[in-house]
Amino acid sequence: MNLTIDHQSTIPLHIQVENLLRELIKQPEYQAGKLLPNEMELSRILAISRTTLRQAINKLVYEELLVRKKRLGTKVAHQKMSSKSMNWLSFTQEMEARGVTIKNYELHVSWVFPDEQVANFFDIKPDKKVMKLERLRGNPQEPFVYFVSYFHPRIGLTSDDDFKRPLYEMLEQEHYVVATLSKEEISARTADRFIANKLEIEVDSPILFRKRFVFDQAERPIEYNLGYYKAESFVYTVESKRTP
Amino acid sequence: MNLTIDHQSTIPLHIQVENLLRELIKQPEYQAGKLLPNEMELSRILAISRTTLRQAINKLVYEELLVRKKRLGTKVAHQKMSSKSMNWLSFTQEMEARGVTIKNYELHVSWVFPDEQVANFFDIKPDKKVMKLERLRGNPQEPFVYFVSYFHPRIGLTSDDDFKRPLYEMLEQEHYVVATLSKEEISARTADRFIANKLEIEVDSPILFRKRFVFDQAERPIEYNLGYYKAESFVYTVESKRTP
DNA sequence: TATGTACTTATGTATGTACAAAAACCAAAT
DNA sequence: ATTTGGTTTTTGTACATACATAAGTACATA
Repeated sequence: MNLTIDHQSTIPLHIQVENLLRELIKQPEYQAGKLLPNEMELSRILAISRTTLRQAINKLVYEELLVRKKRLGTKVAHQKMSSKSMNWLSFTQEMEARGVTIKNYELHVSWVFPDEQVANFFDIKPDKKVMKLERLRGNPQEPFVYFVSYFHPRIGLTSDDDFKRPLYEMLEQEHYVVATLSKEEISARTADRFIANKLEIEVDSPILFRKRFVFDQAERPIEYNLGYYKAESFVYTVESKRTP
Repeated sequence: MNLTIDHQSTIPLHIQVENLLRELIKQPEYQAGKLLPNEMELSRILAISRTTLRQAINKLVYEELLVRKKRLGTKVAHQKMSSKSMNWLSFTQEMEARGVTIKNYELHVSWVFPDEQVANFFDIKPDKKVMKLERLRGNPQEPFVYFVSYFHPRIGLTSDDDFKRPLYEMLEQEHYVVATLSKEEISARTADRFIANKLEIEVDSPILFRKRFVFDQAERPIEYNLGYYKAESFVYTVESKRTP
């Protein structure tokens, strides 16, 4: 990997440094809470000022990719695969940002008659077909989540749509639908035969089950989503603040 | 409101400025995308350097409370979403609100040496004892959650404290500790013998496991909480909104 | 009227410098 | 053996300064 920086580039230095650090901490030697070189040395190595270096580091600290510790140094935060509730990045983008490459194991589109819950959520008659999207996704080693999504017919999705793109980006750009509100319910379950088979785990293994209801600006229903997460490999994180 | 800053205070200037800005943009005159005074002027008014002011502004920009615009200035972002996942009600109050009466099956206070994770979270040495609070709670028919909480020694909790009261209310009124920020991690697990016994379920039944980290206004650690929820009786809900 | 150009004003980028504070470390004193 | 206190290392805070860049504004010009 190239540990230098182009001072002539039009890209701001601190951005270059930020990207460099992002790459750096993806390397195997920095995975396990290892310390970065200290700021003085690192700024010397990169031939930039400590101030500029700190500007880049600060951003990654804010994203919780790095953790500072006085006298000790700055170390790589322990990375978990997690989903931040308020983060409106797509699943893939979210994971890539954390250094996890997402692989699609299966991707299947079909039109089905909605069951009672789905029909009820979309407020449509059960004889009106809806689009069903099934996706088995994970890291390059193994699948760790099985998604089932249903979309409201109003949106006008077709099989020609590119479901390999970030979903909400595609909806926004191709169908002018902006996902604005989501309600989620998270619970624990055991895997039935179908899910166990998909996720390559034993029947009755624990899974994290997430129902997600997505709405647009006008609070009209867009998506009804079920997610089955392999328990060991997934943690759902929530951050909340109280204002006095 | 007081628009000045205490240069003699031990609180870092940029934190003071940050807090001041947070207050400022809550005022009615700054609600509707109004512009802040420009950086030069604001730094002059507050008698701080522009660098320090920018340090504070940057943080709020990162939190999407402020938006910078070249040549225009920095304006208040359109109202932020609030993730109301943790209700900031106490568990009991929360449940009572849903019409469930809470029964305490067990309540046990002890002083223990923290394990590595707890010591690390509180940032204390592992030979400093912390208070451990174990609670088995549920509805009148059956227990459905087992909580283990550790509290930072700084708070000064004793066995004499009344743990039957709503916890955060007690902390606030008796120990002047205000829980302001919480980070939670939710995952699925199976019950080991200990937990299965407590929750009166089979070993290896699925449980919802929640780690909760609670901080005060200054983001100092207060409580390290583990919750083991009987799967059938608990669903975690999250609502989040995006603003365009 | 439309268009280009210089000016102005705000944020953006980058550096150098200085001292403070926390914590690990180590040695001396008890 | 344990406490105490100083030393060192690393991040934390703060300032002054300089120039770059984007985007309005105003004015001259075709």
